Amino acid sequence: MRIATWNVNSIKARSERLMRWLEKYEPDVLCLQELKAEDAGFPLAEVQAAGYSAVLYGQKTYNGVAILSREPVNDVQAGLNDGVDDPQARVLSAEVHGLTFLSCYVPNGGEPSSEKFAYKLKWLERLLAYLERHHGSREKLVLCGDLNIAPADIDVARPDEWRDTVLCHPLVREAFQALIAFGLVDSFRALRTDSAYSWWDYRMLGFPKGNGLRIDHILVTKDVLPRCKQVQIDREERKGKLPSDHAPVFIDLD
DNA sequence: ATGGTTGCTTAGCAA
Repeated sequence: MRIATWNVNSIKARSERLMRWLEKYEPDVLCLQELKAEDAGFPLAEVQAAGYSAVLYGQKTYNGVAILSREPVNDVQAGLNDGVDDPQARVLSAEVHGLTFLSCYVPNGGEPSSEKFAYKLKWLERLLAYLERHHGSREKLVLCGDLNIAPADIDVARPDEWRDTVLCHPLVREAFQALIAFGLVDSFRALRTDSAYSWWDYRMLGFPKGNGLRIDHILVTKDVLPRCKQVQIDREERKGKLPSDHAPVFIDLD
């Protein structure tokens, strides 16, 4: 069973690449982030023609997440549902194959001194509270997405350049460790000791210069980890004409 | 410190 996550940075701009990627990698479940479109703008017919069902939590211009699956999904839940008045479409949950999948787009955070950074930290606290409420068993959970956190310096090609920015800030790394302490495992780091990156800034030509960070993750509960046979980041997808600034990450489960 | 690039929306913001 192949599970993937990909921040497409606009589903409309990336639909052709999405269809090619589905055909080539044949994931069973694919979590998408940054659709930047309402549900009506999602290429649902094409995705269905390729053999996938899709559940959507879209938003105009910003954010927006989805879960694509070869099998129909159950128990769909959009948002954190914690009573906070938050219009940003950043998390979607669905059950399939006995596992719950979360597609998460964690706030970027802007600058560490900004309101956006405060929102990022609060959002991560709310995510943790959501996990406690809905997944207290700490089982059968696969949390996918653009978490906008590089967990450690090994996940950053040029750590000195990114030190204390919102992707590497000690407070967001602490929040990442709180997810680990909850009972989630970073599948990439559990299976690999090397550095590989999932995002390169369009600005400053981050990709050609190799200035990458690993900020897209597939976190699994401990019961799922033994089934995990490999973790890959499809760096090739970042190449060529008009790529997303993020590469897809995927795991293969027995 | 600054600049550089995309995408959405239409000059400015977000990443």
